[in-house]
Amino acid sequence: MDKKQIAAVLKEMAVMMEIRGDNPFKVRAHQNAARIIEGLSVDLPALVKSGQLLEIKGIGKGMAEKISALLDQGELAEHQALKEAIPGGVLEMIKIPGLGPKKIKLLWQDMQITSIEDLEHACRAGKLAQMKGFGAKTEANILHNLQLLKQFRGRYLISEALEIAEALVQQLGEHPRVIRCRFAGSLRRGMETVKDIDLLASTPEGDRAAVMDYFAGLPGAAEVINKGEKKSTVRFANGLAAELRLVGDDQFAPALHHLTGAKEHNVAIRQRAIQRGMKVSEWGIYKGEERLPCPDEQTLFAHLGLSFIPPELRENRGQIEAAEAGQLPQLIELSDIRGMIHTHSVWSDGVNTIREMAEACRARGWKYLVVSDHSKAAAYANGLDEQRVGQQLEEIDQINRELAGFRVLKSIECDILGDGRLDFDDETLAGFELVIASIHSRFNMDEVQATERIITALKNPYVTILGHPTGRLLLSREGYPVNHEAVIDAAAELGVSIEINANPRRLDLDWRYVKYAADKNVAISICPDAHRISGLDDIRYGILMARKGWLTAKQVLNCYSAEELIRFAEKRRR
DNA sequence: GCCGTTTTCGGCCCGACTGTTTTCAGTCG
Repeated sequence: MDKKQIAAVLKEMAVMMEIRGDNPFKVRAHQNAARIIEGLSVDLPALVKSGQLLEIKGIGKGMAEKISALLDQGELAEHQALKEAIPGGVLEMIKIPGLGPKKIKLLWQDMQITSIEDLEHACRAGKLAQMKGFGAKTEANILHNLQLLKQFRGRYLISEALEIAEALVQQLGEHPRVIRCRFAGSLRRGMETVKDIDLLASTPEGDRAAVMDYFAGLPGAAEVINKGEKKSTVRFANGLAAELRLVGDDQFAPALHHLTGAKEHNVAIRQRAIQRGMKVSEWGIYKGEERLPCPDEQTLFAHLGLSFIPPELRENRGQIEAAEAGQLPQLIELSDIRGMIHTHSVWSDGVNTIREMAEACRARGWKYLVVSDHSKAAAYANGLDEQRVGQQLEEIDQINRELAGFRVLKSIECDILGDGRLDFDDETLAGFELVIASIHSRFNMDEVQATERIITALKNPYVTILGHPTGRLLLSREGYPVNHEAVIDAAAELGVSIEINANPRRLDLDWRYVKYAADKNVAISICPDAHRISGLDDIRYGILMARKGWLTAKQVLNCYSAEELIRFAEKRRR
């Protein structure tokens, strides 16, 4: 097992122990160990071999033994025993907001509810409301969240899908009979969640069967859903399905364009072709009977009098008109990014030290790191009070004296309190070079209240960036309702930046509002919200959302130097 | 289950909210 898998087992054990009613501190020890293992920047087998695992704070003798067993044998007797004791459906209920381990235990042991389906039936029959500790409102709330869960079922985060899709493209590309291979569909357009993976490969006609056999037999393919000569679908262990289509190499580009969509984009492209006496389909582009050469997508667009439209823009948002006028933006790329904003460290709920995070940034070619740990109201996340802030700022000064050619900037992710005030007074805020203001509590406001709360916070001149504007968690939690236009208009007027939180579970600001914000001259910050070194690489998902929002590097705050960033923050404070 | 020690046992993060209660348990971040 690798680090990720071991961490997943430990997390699952923690949930199962909670449901069973074990010592909550034992539960937390497992959660902590999972976080530590996940965040390790060194090789785990080497650590175990040298006995250094025990030197890590939070890993004791018992945990080290469990980790070794998982590493060597890939399983753990205690984990198996827990799995036998608790039905899978019971475990799944933890995903429903409002249902925690205690209530789940009651449902399971007093009502014999062992699946999501059982639970829905019981809710509809009004049986939950009659139970001790439950009531009509709880029942309605569970039913509502069940509907959301069902709606999300069968959808996957872009990060989950990309990881699999990229591996598949590489493996298929290694097959000697595959000429070209790409993934297409909503994944290629950079949608924040996807239903499945669409793969396209070109092969000589006689070699299709061999390639399909290879595809169906790839490691990780848990189930072959269907298998034909031109099209096969395979399901992976996490439930995600990948469909592979095979075409001749001369059809690769039109097929790639067709499969990338979106539907509205394809309709508009076909209409445009017809207006020009041509015909576009997944098989090619034709003028009358003549099949026009189309070696790549660039050529396809050129035949239609258009410049290349990047996949992320192929929705239904004016991209064709812009391409015709030669006014498509030069979209931001990862290489435009100069520094990381919004990161956490061991000072609050992060896994790595400031120095480790800084060195990881430097190794990735970035020039600065903005450390923004939680403020004191976020007690659950070990938020900093004024005294610890002072100590942290001293540590940053020390690191800055030692790191050549790199800069750590002083920041805080300051909680926006219920009434829109900030968690620190102005004097404390003035000690930071920039301030990110975010909501982490009281999510149940209505739209008017929540919007007012945010705008009140933005009026504080020390606020540089608004963090995750809706607090949504993709596929699990709706954010608090926000009047996006009103918040963006206020940010524009006040000179506050809005973040695109690049954590693949958030991707908040939603890309659908990014263009509106940029058009109002709101500077956008693309922020990994990294709680560990590996979280820094989430920046790529933020870049995808920025591209979907038509952003250029000039519109993104962390494409500027540290000095320019500080100047941006200072402008408001004067 | 981990940690630290006045060292083998006691403490471990906490404030707010919700819905259920009639003083509090469960959940969340």
